[in-house]
Amino acid sequence: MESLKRTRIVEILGEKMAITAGTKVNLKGWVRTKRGNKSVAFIALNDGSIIHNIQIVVDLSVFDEQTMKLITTGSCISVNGVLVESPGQGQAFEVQASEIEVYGTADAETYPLQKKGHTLEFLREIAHLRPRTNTFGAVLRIRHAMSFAVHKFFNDRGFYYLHTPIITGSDAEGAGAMFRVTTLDAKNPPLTPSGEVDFTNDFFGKPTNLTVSGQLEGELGALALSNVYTFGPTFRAEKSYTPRHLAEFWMIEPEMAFYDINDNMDLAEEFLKYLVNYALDNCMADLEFLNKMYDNELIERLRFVTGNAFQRLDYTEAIDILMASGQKFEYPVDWGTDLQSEHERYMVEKHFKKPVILTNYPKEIKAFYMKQNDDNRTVRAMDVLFPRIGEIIGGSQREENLEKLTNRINELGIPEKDMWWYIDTRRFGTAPHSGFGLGFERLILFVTGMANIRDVIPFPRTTQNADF
RNA sequence: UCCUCCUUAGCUCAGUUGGUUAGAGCAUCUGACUGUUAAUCAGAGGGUCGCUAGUUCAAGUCUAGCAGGGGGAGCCA
Repeated sequence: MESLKRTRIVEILGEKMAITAGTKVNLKGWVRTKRGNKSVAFIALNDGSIIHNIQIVVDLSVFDEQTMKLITTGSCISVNGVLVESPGQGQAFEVQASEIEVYGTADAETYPLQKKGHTLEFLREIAHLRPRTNTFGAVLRIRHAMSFAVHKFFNDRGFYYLHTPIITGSDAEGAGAMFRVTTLDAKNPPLTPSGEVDFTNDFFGKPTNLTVSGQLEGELGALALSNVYTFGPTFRAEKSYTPRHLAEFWMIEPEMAFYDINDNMDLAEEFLKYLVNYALDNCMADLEFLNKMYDNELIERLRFVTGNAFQRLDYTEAIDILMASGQKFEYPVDWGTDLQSEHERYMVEKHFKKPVILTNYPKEIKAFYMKQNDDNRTVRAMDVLFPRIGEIIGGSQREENLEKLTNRINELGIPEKDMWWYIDTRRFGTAPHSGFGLGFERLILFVTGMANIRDVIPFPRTTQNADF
């Protein structure tokens, strides 16, 4: 077979259309379908570079039957041929094959993917093959684009990417149940005289866990580099059975010195709009597919979010609106308790019909590090609530006052000795600062219109499921 | 952890008040067709009805338990 430099299908069918008709090309990819008759076969070939398949036209008088039999749905082939304008309907270009090499066959009896649609539930059972579907190709390309856009957004604004640890020795974040990290023998761990597990003999000499947040370390970075962000995996051992939770997920946490809560909200809103705009500008072919197949209002919703200001209001105002709404809620509305999902949904989807940023929550329902207001009962927290997915961002201005911070830590019974390094920042050159956390998969849910978070990460980790 | 729904062919589903040999579409295999677009047409093969126990003359269908999955709640991002 003649050796030619491989062309990716996106170079032919993408917006740039870098290759013109008449060019001899080599294409490599996976067969989606083959159809035809005795004299001609049509192969729909996809290489993952773009959602569209390219049509390979095979003149059967030139190719032997043996080779053609090997080319089935799921097989991998390399094709040399000439790019021509297609005489058929349905595609502008096609490739007239001159040589074909079969890299890998796919037994038609046992290959699980068909050209017909599958349920997302079935595809989760074959997560090793689902990237070969249109849906997961689209989701994974968008996921990549959003990941790149996160770094571009912060880099363009002078933020530094700070790598916070995955293994942590403090369990004071209070963000949820943690996964223990240990090298001790689970069947026969060393014990202290009182019968407890003796972690002094463990790898780190003390109990350690997978991180639930990089925020506390992010603050250390912000109080030196001014503006930093983390973007890494985080872990929650909570047994959550919902389409919005994973045990392992990716989180983006910017942390900014000299930002107050309003600067923080401005950044969060600008950030989300930037990401959605980036998808609209760079992923339209994939978005159109998802819009057509899963969510007819997807693109409209994305445009709406980028074109309208988020509604900002106090927790207390939200309570008033909910009380006056006349709506029947399963859970009563009551100042001092956290808003339930149904309350958040009402605010976002019914009352304001746009993204909402809620601020100044009661201090009892928020974390210890949030800046206390002068009213002595609320803190400068902010939650960004999105339609369909609820809380997409949670953040706050941080308490920079040493005395107020340590008082709160003691009130909540958090062991101060574990937090000495965090408290030290308030002792030495403290500064007003703020930050927030964006759940990356929740962003991808919103941008793709997918309904289940297990379908926007390649290999989801949930309770009782760590396959692949 | 709680509530609720689902589990029948490789996939997506039908299956009536419990009644004889469990069906369809797609996929697969065989054949037909000179340009197809989820190609079409003809034929064939393919089932421990999630598992276990029970009720009954008789269970895919009713009951209980278990397993797996979906949705909702809680926890949160």
